[in-house]
Amino acid sequence: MGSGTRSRSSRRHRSHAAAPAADRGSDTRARIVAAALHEFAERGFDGASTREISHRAGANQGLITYHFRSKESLWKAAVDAMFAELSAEFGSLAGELASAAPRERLRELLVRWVRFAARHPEQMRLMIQEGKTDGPRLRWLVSRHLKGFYGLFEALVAQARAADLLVVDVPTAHLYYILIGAASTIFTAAPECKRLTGCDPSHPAAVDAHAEALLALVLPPQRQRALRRRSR
Amino acid sequence: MGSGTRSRSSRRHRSHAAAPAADRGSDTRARIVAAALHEFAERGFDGASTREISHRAGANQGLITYHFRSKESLWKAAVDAMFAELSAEFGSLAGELASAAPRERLRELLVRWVRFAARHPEQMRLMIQEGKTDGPRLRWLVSRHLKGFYGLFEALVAQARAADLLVVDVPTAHLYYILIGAASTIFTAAPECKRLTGCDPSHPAAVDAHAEALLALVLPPQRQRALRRRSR
DNA sequence: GTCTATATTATGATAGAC
DNA sequence: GTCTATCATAATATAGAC
Repeated sequence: MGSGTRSRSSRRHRSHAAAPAADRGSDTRARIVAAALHEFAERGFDGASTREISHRAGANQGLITYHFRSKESLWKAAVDAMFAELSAEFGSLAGELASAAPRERLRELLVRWVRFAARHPEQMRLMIQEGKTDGPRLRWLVSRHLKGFYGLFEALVAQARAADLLVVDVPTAHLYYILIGAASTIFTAAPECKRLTGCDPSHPAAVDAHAEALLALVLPPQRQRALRRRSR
Repeated sequence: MGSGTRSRSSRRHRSHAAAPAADRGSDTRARIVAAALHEFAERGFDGASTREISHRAGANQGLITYHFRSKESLWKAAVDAMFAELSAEFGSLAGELASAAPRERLRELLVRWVRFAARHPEQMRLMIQEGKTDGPRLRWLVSRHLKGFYGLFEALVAQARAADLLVVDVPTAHLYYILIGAASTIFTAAPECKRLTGCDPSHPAAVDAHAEALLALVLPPQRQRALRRRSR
């Protein structure tokens, strides 16, 4: 999918092997990236301020210009880090589920996707944030990360269709946004959900309930597949 | 649901009956509100600037302080206007669909909801934007508008459940965010969708396709309802 | 109601000491 | 690598002329 986080030339003067407390620099850098991801996700690119990001990271504001040249570079580093997390989670999954039956594989994949959205609400927040407005950032995001991700989804859908697991005649693009939206909106809008319904989506029981609900809607009960198909 | 747009004491000195070109003021005001809604939706509260809003409205920046005291008041006026549009669309619908059968009513409601989301992507954009972060704006939004809206949804779900139209055991809150997300994410992220999949969600054919897709997932085919139920 | 200043603060980015 | 200034600009909000 994407690639690691490499928005700097990286690997500068590494002189003394096994320094006292490792390199503090890359740690600070990582904290800034993490803070940036959350800020950009919550407030959007324009709304987020580098000052707030540095405060949130417990770092000095000057460091943000040292590690990244500009606000935009920091944003790119944050997005790269985000997709690194994503592929760390799902990259290995393909192998793990290779032996499972198509239906169980799809089921497991959906459950894991819901759990990931619950654990990383900021990721879908940032995605929605940038998907709203066309511009250079969106172009970068799509060509660098999303195209590949969507390609994986397409392959998965083809597989599921071959196994007759999905309702037919739903174009892939629509299915993509239906699933993305259905799976993650409750976590994206978690504070609203809590205030509005009293349900805290970050609670483990709620996460499982959401996964179950999604499965009930998207995967028809196993025994009725044949029936369903015949009666068309 | 909500109430009109009344963030000012309103109705000041209306002296001359049928003025030359009606009152230009309230027209400017409305244009500012509309521009604000779009800007807040796309960039978030912090990201949106009153300058850009006034430019977008073709109005002077000073007028924004004249008609609304502050950025926050403008935001509230924009949200009020948004819910006014929403209830103008769905307020009358309850009456129109009173005679229809429960299943057709639910179907029609979902289709209309998708069409509305397609026509007003900015509304769900703003909603998601504010639902991400807890704070005074979210509190205001929930208590003034969302509580009532969610109450209507709860009543609708109760109706649908009574008519055995929904998959059981899906808690209302989860169903709410699944439907909201599934129906509107493709329109919220329309620019992304277009770049990523080539499909333009604002195209009428795509809107109908999306509605169909959602219905296929959420409303099981009519003939199988009894079967579905019996085999549990 | 509309407009042109302008006061004041917050922002992204830079320079340079340590 | 980290920090403290500081600059230039963009932001919200105000004052007052028309």
